[in-house]
Amino acid sequence: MLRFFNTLSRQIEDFHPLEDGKVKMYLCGPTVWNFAHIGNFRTFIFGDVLRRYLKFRGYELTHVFNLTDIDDRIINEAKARNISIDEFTAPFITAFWEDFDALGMERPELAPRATHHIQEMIEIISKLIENGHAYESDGSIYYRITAFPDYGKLSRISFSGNIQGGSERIDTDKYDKEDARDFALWKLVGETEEPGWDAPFGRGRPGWHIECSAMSMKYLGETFDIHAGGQDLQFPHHENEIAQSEGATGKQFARYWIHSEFLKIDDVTMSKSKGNFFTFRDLREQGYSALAMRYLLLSVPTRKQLNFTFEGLQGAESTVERLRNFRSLVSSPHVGKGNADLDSSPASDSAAIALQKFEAAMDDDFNTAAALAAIHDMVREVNTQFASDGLTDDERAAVLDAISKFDSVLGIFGKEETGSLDEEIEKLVEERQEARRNRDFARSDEIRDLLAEKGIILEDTKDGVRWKRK
RNA sequence: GGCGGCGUAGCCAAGUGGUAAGGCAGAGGUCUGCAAAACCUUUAUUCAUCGGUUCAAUUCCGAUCGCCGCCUCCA
Repeated sequence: MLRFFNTLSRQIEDFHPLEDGKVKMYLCGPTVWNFAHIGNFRTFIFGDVLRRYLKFRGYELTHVFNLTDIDDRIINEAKARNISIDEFTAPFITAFWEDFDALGMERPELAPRATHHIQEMIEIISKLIENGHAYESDGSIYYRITAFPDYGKLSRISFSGNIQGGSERIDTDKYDKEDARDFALWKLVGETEEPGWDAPFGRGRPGWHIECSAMSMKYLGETFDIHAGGQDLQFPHHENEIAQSEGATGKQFARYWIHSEFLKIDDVTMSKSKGNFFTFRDLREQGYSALAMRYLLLSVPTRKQLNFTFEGLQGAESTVERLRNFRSLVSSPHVGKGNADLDSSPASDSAAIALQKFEAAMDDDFNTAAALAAIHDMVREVNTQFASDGLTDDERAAVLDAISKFDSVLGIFGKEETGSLDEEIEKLVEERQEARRNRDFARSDEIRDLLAEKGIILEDTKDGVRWKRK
């Protein structure tokens, strides 16, 4: 039984989708005003594992992942460069998907952009105006929080106390709102000002929160199963989504909410506003692999803060290498034949137990740390058996099958090494073997170094030479 | 000020009312021509501190200290 923490109830709940066997989920995506940093990717990689695990569990999935391609930062940056917002965001959108793919994330079923759904936003705002949940002031449209008594049910925010900091900001707002907490749905812009869209209530541009209400309900329906995102979006973004959506439809919006915790750098929160961030690109330039980043980001369950350090990333690199070595070892048919005479097949048992533990861990609020431990247990046990008895073909198949199941969810083993060496290299390997037979180790080591420069790592084993790509 | 989270070995980290998973790093060893890979042994009498409840607490309760976050654009 899949169970996980629902922010709405603050409890771990059994997961029952609205419709048997089908899950509809929404994950808040990036604002494409810059390169996404690894803190952003922590949430997105969790989202990726979430979708993959739901599929692993046999659910038919509709996963919507939006791109926010209009907001104040984007408008300001575009203005500063004197280009349109589309021109400004296009390269960041391209870069985002490059990073997304490079990090081994599966593309969601739908990845809508805010600017392509202005009409849907206008419709929701119109409904809210009609039913009294929104009002016009100075040409802009605001959400009327007093008309939605449930406001605050997600974030459990209380407005009774003195709101520090925020109160100043809200009170000095240049707009005239009925209540300091009310937020903009539609911001008035001038007749020729860009960006701007015509609406029954005047030319303007959407507020920050309305896009997610519009895109989620368009593709998933008024009520859907899971809404996920970074914990910083819990308030006000997600709270406002609920207010807008439920205010408009009168029905429950998302049923389960999942929030990913922040990533810290040396114990300080990583964020663009603090300037202490690394992008995926930064780290790759420093030679770290996408797999190691994935591993590192998955090594701490999503609801707990993760402290990023280079020591940790380096460790993840070693771990991922070990996993790859393991799969490559088990994949090599010519290495070790195992003992088919044994009554038991311990490697197959290890694989079966690991799968059980893996699933139990993932079912338990997506405990990726425990899931990884299950895999490591299997790796060690099978390696041990391999060193003593080798593996039978059945055992190899069982272990490879387990690996492929783990990896269909976690994506930390990377692509399988396929293909063969080209002839020239094959010859060198042969020549080196010959040299070794003649105990000409100088020549043998020379060839090994040469191949290493070409990215081919050789390992001598009892059963012959093995190679892998660096 | 209001609300929330965290504090487990050098580092990352799981976990439970019954006596500490896993990974990385380190040390020693096996194997090897040497490497590499892999394996074995080893590294927390102890889970921030102090009290309390209990036959028993790292796990529950309270207090203290420290760190982080939200309340304001941010995954």
